[in-house]
Order: sequence, then C-alpha cells, then structure tokens
Amino acid sequence: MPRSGAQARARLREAALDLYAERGYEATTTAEIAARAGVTERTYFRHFADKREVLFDGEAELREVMIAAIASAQETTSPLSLVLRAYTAAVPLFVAGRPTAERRAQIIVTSPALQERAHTKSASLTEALIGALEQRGIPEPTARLAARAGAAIFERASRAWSGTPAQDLAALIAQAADELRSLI
Amino acid sequence: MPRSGAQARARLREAALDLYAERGYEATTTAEIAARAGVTERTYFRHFADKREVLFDGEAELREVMIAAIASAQETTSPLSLVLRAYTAAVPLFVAGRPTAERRAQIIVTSPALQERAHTKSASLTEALIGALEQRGIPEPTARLAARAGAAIFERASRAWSGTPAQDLAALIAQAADELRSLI
DNA sequence: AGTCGTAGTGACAGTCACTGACACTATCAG
DNA sequence: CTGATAGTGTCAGTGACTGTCACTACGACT
Repeated sequence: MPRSGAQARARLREAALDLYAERGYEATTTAEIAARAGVTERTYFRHFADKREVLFDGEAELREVMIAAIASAQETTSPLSLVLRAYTAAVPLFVAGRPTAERRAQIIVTSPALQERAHTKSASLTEALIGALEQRGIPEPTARLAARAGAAIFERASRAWSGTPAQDLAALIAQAADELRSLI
Repeated sequence: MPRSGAQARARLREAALDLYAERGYEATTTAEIAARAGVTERTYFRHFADKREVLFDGEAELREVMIAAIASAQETTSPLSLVLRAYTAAVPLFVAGRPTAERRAQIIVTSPALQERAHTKSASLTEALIGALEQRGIPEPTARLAARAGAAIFERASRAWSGTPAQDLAALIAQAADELRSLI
C-alpha cells in the first residue's frame, strides 16, 4: 500500500467544517477548502464526490454497525425490534461523535442543499436496514414499514437528546417507541 | 396582469419530461430544454430554481389539499387519523396525475440527483403536515411522529398501488395502516 | 386612443462545481 | 534496487446557475 491519502482526506474534512462554519456553505468554494487543506481542488474531488459530501463522511461505519446488530440478533425478534436494536447498537457511535455532530448540524440547518443531502443519507441508511431485514427473510414491504417506523422513532429520540444532553439516548429510543405505540 | 408565462412554464415542463425520457437526465442540458420550449435558458431559470425542479411542479396543490383535510377534520380525531385522512383526501389527485406520475417515476429512478430531490419533496410535505397538526394544538414531537408514521404508511400503500393498478388507493392506505399496527 | 405600470423575456458576461486525460511521485513488496 | 500501485498536480473543458440591463407584451385607467 503506497501513499495513504487518509491524512489529506482528514485535513479536507476539517478545512471544510471550519470554512463552512466561518463564512457559510455557499460562500465557500471547493478551491478554498482544498487550499486550506494543502491540496488542489482536483484532489478534493478525488476524495469526495461533491461539495456537500465532505460533511457526511464516516457514514459507512454507522451503517455497518447497525447492519451487524440486525444480523446477529435472535431468531425470534420482531422486525421493529430488530430495527430498534440496530439504532440502539449505534448509540456509542452517536455519543462519541457528538461534538462534531453538533458543529455539523449547525452548518446543515443554514443550507437547503445540505439538508437535502442529510435526508438522502438517512434514506440510504434506511435502505440498508431494509436490506438487512430482508436477509433475515422478512418480506420487503414489511421490512420497509418497520425500517421507516424505526427511523421515525429514532428521529424523535435524537431530537429529544439534542435538547437534554444528560439523558441516555438508548432510553430515549425506548421511550419514543412507546410514544409511537400509543399513537397507533 | 400582463403576459402570463404559464404557457412557457407548461412547455418547459413537457420539454424536460420528453428530453429526460429520451436521452436521460444527465445527458440533457437546460439549454436544450429551453430551446425545445422556445425560450432561452435564462427564462428556464426564472420558472424553475434548478435543473431538477421542473419535474416536481404542482406539488403545492397536493400540499394544500392535504393541509385543508387536516384543518377541516373533527375535533376529536387522533393525530395519526388526521394524517391518514390527509393522504386519503389526496387520492383523487394521485389518480388524476397517475399517467404523468408514472413517466416521472421512470425518469427519477435513473438519476440519484432526482431521487434526492424526490426525498426532499416528500420530507417537505411531511413538514407541512406537521405544521397543520400543530395548528390543531398537537405538540410538535407527537405531530412529527404521527406525520412520519403516516408517510411510511402511504409509501407502502403507494408502492402496492403501482404494482396492481386496479386496487383502490384509499383502501390500500387503510390496509397499510393495519399492517403497521400489527408490526407495533 | 394614449399612457403607464407590471410581469415576462432576451442578451450577455461571469462564477463555480465538477470531469477527463496525462504526467509525475511517494510508498511498499520483492 | 526495481517495479507496481495509489495518490497527487496540472490543464483544459463543460454545464449549471446568477446578476444586470434593456426591451416588450398586456391590462388598467384616464
């Protein structure tokens, strides 16, 4: 394995986060990000598909953890429980990534383009969960319904978590699930 | 009121639909769309915010119908029922717009950029429903949970509907709601 | 009939995200 | 030490999108 490129990628991430926060997403050019990271614009686009993607790196790890949680669950677990188990398994990742996630969130709310990408990311995560459920023999429509219900539950928990940092996210997930049950 | 512009807008919609279908979304330029519609590229961008938006025109009507359905419901209706009532009220619109919707859907699946926009559109519709629920005094977190559950239900119904055109969409919505209940 | 305000349009120049192609270089395996 | 490979720089190009200014169609109003 030659020159790793991982450092450049990390510098690009930080540079983008800084610049987007300082002068705003739209007022920042990809050339400026590259310059601050000490590379050329062309190199930026070798690491990230577009100007937004740099804010959504590290999503792969999250997806893998969640898929693994579904794959390794007991035989008899219900579809929705599988999805909630996946989100709960990811709680440590959310806790660890929290400081960065907050900075990111503050940037994302300022730009419709970034919110759009955020939606896409969570939709693609949902698709991955659906795939994992199907691997366990759950029919596609059922899997989709369960995954989307789980996503709604997690969003509710996650929003509550942003409000009160002290709470335990896993407990909030369970609580949101109860809320949904009472709604239906 | 001077020159309406509605005709140009309609021609742009059709031109885009044709070209995207013929040669693909990415292989089509906005200049080509404008040319086929008999206007300049600049005029295209006066009618539509970007290259994708032309495929998502007429969303406003849908939103209004659904919001009205929520606003005009009985006092005692539960949050989820309100949301389902909104989707059900929109069924005639979906039936009427079906032929175009199918062409559009075929185009959208060919391009990640268009799928991204489609996600954004349904997310913004969900936000509008949340707002309508809040108007009725339902607290935001509850409204959000109900709106997202309703969206999941409708997606499930809508997918079933694409498969078997004969079925009644309203019935499929009720059926999908039962499915979700049994999942929880 | 003439005038006047308004919404829509064309023309033009410019910025910037993103891509393809080619040459060069740092690193590691043997 | 050599060769294979992943990463990078350079350069030229396309196309989405924007600001600005002048012009025109149309309806309102006298």
